[in-house]
Amino acid sequence: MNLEQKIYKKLLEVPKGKITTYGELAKAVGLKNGQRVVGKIMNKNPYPAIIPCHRVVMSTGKIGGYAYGEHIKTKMLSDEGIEIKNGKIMNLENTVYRF
DNA sequence: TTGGCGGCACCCG
DNA sequence: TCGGGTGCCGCCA
Repeated sequence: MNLEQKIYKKLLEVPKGKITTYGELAKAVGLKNGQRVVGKIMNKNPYPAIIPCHRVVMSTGKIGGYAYGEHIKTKMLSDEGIEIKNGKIMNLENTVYRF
Protein backbone atom coordinates (compact mmCIF):
# COMPACT_ATOMS: atom_id res chain seq x y z
CA MET A 1 0.00 0.00 0.00
CA ASN A 2 1.34 3.42 -0.95
CA LEU A 3 2.12 6.04 1.62
CA GLU A 4 -0.58 8.27 0.24
CA GLN A 5 -3.10 5.46 0.53
CA LYS A 6 -2.18 5.06 4.19
CA ILE A 7 -2.51 8.77 4.76
CA TYR A 8 -5.92 8.92 3.14
CA LYS A 9 -7.08 5.92 5.13
CA LYS A 10 -5.89 7.42 8.39
CA LEU A 11 -7.51 10.71 7.57
CA LEU A 12 -10.82 8.94 6.99
CA GLU A 13 -10.70 7.79 10.61
CA VAL A 14 -11.15 11.36 11.71
CA PRO A 15 -14.85 11.83 12.47
CA LYS A 16 -16.84 14.90 11.55
CA GLY A 17 -16.34 17.65 14.07
CA LYS A 18 -12.80 16.49 14.80
CA ILE A 19 -9.51 17.43 13.16
CA THR A 20 -5.90 16.33 13.09
CA THR A 21 -2.54 17.93 12.37
CA TYR A 22 -0.05 17.38 9.56
CA GLY A 23 2.56 16.20 12.01
CA GLU A 24 0.26 13.76 13.82
CA LEU A 25 -1.00 12.36 10.56
CA ALA A 26 2.56 11.92 9.35
CA LYS A 27 3.56 10.03 12.48
CA ALA A 28 0.39 7.96 12.29
CA VAL A 29 1.67 6.48 9.03
CA GLY A 30 5.22 6.04 10.24
CA LEU A 31 6.95 9.27 9.29
CA LYS A 32 8.90 11.23 11.87
CA ASN A 33 9.22 14.52 10.05
CA GLY A 34 6.83 14.02 7.21
CA GLN A 35 4.69 17.10 7.62
CA ARG A 36 5.54 18.47 4.22
CA VAL A 37 5.01 15.09 2.63
CA VAL A 38 1.51 15.06 4.06
CA GLY A 39 0.92 18.56 2.79
CA LYS A 40 2.08 17.61 -0.65
CA ILE A 41 -0.08 14.50 -0.69
CA MET A 42 -3.09 16.51 0.39
CA ASN A 43 -2.41 19.00 -2.37
CA LYS A 44 -2.23 16.20 -4.89
CA ASN A 45 -5.35 14.64 -3.41
CA PRO A 46 -6.82 12.50 -6.22
CA TYR A 47 -10.14 12.08 -4.40
CA PRO A 48 -11.10 15.53 -3.09
CA ALA A 49 -14.70 14.37 -2.86
CA ILE A 50 -14.07 11.59 -0.35
CA ILE A 51 -10.91 12.78 1.37
CA PRO A 52 -11.64 15.36 4.10
CA CYS A 53 -8.32 17.14 3.74
CA HIS A 54 -9.89 20.22 5.30
CA ARG A 55 -9.76 18.43 8.66
CA VAL A 56 -5.98 18.68 8.71
CA VAL A 57 -4.47 21.77 10.31
CA MET A 58 -1.07 22.95 11.55
CA SER A 59 0.14 21.97 15.00
CA THR A 60 0.04 25.63 16.01
CA GLY A 61 -3.71 25.70 15.55
CA LYS A 62 -3.61 27.74 12.39
CA ILE A 63 -5.70 26.50 9.50
CA GLY A 64 -2.81 26.07 7.12
CA GLY A 65 -3.19 25.88 3.38
CA TYR A 66 -5.88 24.47 1.15
CA ALA A 67 -5.86 23.69 -2.56
CA TYR A 68 -9.19 25.46 -3.11
CA GLY A 69 -8.53 28.40 -0.81
CA GLU A 70 -8.02 28.75 2.91
CA HIS A 71 -11.32 30.54 3.44
CA ILE A 72 -13.18 27.56 1.97
CA LYS A 73 -11.38 25.28 4.39
CA THR A 74 -12.23 27.58 7.25
CA LYS A 75 -15.89 27.60 6.28
CA MET A 76 -16.10 23.82 6.00
CA LEU A 77 -14.53 23.38 9.41
CA SER A 78 -16.86 25.86 10.99
CA ASP A 79 -19.78 24.04 9.33
CA GLU A 80 -18.71 20.91 11.18
CA GLY A 81 -18.94 22.73 14.47
CA ILE A 82 -15.30 23.67 14.89
CA GLU A 83 -14.77 27.10 16.38
CA ILE A 84 -12.34 29.25 14.46
CA LYS A 85 -11.25 32.77 15.24
CA ASN A 86 -8.66 34.93 13.49
CA GLY A 87 -7.82 31.99 11.25
CA LYS A 88 -6.99 29.74 14.17
CA ILE A 89 -8.65 26.79 15.89
CA MET A 90 -9.88 27.86 19.31
CA ASN A 91 -9.74 24.65 21.41
CA LEU A 92 -7.21 22.66 19.44
CA GLU A 93 -6.45 20.19 22.23
CA ASN A 94 -10.15 19.59 22.66
CA THR A 95 -10.89 19.27 18.97
CA VAL A 96 -7.96 17.26 17.67
CA TYR A 97 -8.56 13.55 17.05
CA ARG A 98 -6.12 11.03 18.56
CA PHE A 99 -5.51 7.96 16.45
C1' DT B 1 6.92 37.10 17.80
C1' DT B 2 8.92 36.33 13.39
C1' DG B 3 11.98 34.23 10.19
C1' DG B 4 14.61 30.71 8.30
C1' DC B 5 16.01 26.19 7.30
C1' DG B 6 15.49 21.24 8.06
C1' DG B 7 13.63 16.69 6.42
C1' DC B 8 11.11 13.42 3.24
C1' DA B 9 8.28 11.21 -0.39
C1' DC B 10 6.91 12.05 -5.02
C1' DC B 11 7.01 14.13 -9.73
C1' DC B 12 9.34 15.80 -13.79
C1' DG B 13 13.09 16.53 -16.94
C1' DT C 1 17.76 5.34 -14.48
C1' DC C 2 19.07 9.35 -11.77
C1' DG C 3 19.14 14.00 -9.80
C1' DG C 4 16.96 18.02 -8.44
C1' DG C 5 12.86 20.64 -7.35
C1' DT C 6 8.52 20.88 -4.95
C1' DG C 7 4.98 21.18 -1.20
C1' DC C 8 -1.87 22.82 2.50
C1' DC C 9 4.65 22.16 7.83
C1' DG C 10 7.25 22.36 12.31
C1' DC C 11 10.84 23.47 15.27
C1' DC C 12 14.60 26.27 16.82
C1' DA C 13 17.17 30.66 17.04
